[in-house]
Amino acid sequence: MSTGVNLKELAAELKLSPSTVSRALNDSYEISEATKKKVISMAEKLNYQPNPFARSLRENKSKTIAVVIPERMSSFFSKVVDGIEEVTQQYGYHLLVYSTHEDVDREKKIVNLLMNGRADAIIMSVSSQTSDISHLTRLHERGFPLVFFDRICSDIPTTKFITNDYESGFEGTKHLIQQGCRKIAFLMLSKELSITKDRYKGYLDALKQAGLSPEPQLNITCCQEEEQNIEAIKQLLTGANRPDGILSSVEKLALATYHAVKRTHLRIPEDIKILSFFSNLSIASLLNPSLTTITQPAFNIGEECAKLLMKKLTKPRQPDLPNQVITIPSQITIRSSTIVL
Amino acid sequence: MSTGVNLKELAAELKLSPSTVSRALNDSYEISEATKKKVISMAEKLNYQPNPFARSLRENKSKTIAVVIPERMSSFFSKVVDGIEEVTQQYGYHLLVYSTHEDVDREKKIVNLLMNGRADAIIMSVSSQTSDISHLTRLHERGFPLVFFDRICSDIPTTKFITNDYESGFEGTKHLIQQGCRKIAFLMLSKELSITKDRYKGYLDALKQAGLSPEPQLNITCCQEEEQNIEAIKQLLTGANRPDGILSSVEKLALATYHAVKRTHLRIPEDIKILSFFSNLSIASLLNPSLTTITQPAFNIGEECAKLLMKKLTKPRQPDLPNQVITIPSQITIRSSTIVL
DNA sequence: ATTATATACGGAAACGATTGCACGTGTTAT
DNA sequence: ATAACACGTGCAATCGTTTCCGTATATAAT
Repeated sequence: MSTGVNLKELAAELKLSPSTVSRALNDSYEISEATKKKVISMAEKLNYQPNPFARSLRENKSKTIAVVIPERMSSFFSKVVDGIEEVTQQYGYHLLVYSTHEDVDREKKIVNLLMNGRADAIIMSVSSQTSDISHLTRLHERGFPLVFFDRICSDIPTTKFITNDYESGFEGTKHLIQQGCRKIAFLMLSKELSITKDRYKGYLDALKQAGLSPEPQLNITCCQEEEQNIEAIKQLLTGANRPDGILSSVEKLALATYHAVKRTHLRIPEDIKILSFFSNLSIASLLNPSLTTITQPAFNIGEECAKLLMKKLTKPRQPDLPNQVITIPSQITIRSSTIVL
Repeated sequence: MSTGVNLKELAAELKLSPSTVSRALNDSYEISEATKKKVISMAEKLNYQPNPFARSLRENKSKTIAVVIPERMSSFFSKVVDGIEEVTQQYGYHLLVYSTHEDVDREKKIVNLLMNGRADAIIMSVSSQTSDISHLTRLHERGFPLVFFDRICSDIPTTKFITNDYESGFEGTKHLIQQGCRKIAFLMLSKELSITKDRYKGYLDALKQAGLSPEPQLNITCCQEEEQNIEAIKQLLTGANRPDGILSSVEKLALATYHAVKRTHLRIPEDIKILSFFSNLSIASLLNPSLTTITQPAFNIGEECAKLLMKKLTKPRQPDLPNQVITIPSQITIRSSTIVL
């Protein structure tokens, strides 16, 4: 209803066959310059727009990438998607964006829907609830181009983009220790998550190096309900075994921590020092006190994912996506939440 | 390459014709229950997935909605998209999401790309730079289903969803006046924006009602560069004609204001009171001091846009989208940035 | 003059699903 | 026994492109 002329009508107008017109528009060598010019100008005049579905059907590709993220309201994921779009747009690709809301079942539904070829590839970061990855292995085994970022599946042999999670966890913890912390809590979304594991390992090794022993009660696994998280952290802060430092492995838990601290009489950083993986720099410096952050190169990660895929999808006869983990380092920015003046 | 069996192969496996299988899967009355059962179970067994492009080509619809927003890193727009997805997903629709980055040229490119029928409808909020709307009128005149939200185009006769911008601007300003403000600045992204106009009108009327006269120097039009905005606001705050209250018409300018205030020796709310349209409640209450906000029903706006479109697209013979503005009220939450204890 | 070759174009099949129409059964009514 | 009628199924066209072939003309080579 909304589309204008099609190829056949355009051809009729030009008194040429559809095949000639198609070739002319696709700049085929078989067509003379004169006809090409005529065809192109008439196409512009009639505002001819090729039907994307006819083309997709014929070419068996959609010029569409699916992006699957755990949540939209996150500066990290927003920036990653911006980075992806920046690249894909230049190649004329479109972006289907899905949020799993940290729910495996939704993730499975989305992935299964995408099996039908609606998208040429998937860029994703798994939900915190994802432990069964059969839906993803199936996808990959069918040869579907799949790239992970941030929250990856190690078991699936494809390319993954992450930040230096281990080192960042290590350095962040070390920084807290250097500032005098002896009891450091670790906040996470789920033990299953790749980022949790790596960041936690860095945290453990930093403790070890400083001769500190990890205490299981200081690890908190959070959920999707902000209020519950705040209360859990508050319990931790008001309990007998109160930590003097907190390493939050994701952005939203840093905010929950600030909320929790507000409900106590504790002071940051005097009584409790806070450091978090965090992507929203503007907010980090506005928090009171400003938050020491480990900033992931979100936009850049998105760009790299997209560049890799564009190379694979637009060049003929590309090899499969190699099974490797590409690391783009984060940056630690020390602010007031960890420094006592 | 990635798709499994197609209809013909499925039919061959069942020793039936493709048409029968198609009808069976679409639950046609012409097919016996027995065959339907057989077909469905075989389809499941072979994991048959209909090719979406073949279907789109034939049916001339894509089961896809395009969402065009000015930026991704905004809690307001993130929540709206979440609301849209919540509804469209139930109908099996997919979401193409585009960000214009507040750039009209990108907006035009995106809209023109969408003219070819890749999406069945567009839900959009225009960029702050959009004054020439020819790309949108053309789209609408072709009968393309188009719905606006938040930043709308009044001149295009279709359905628009907004919040009570005028009243919110009025009430917000009134609140500032009640708290003793006499010189209230108004921060905006662009004078062209529908939300700016309405909120500003509310602001003006509230001033008038209080017998205050508007001062042009207190209106600041901001840009895309956060640093520039911060400096501009700082100039305002340190100038001779310093305001004692600020009404920010968008979220990001409230953050810029907090940054600007940090660069002065002014205190909030004693020296300057701040109130803003703002969607991220968690952040609003963490700011120091906590921010008095006008909260738009973002998720709800998204849901309503989607519901309307789903009705139009999934029911046969629906009328055009009526030319009306539907208002969903915001809520004002008073916090510390406007209250001197 | 005849054959080879390049050039420029048209015809038609193909992609995979949906659907109007036709057709062959079996049942019932006359 | 034959006509009428469901009922279930198959054939073929269709959606709009792209592309494999085929072919007509013109030019060059033999």
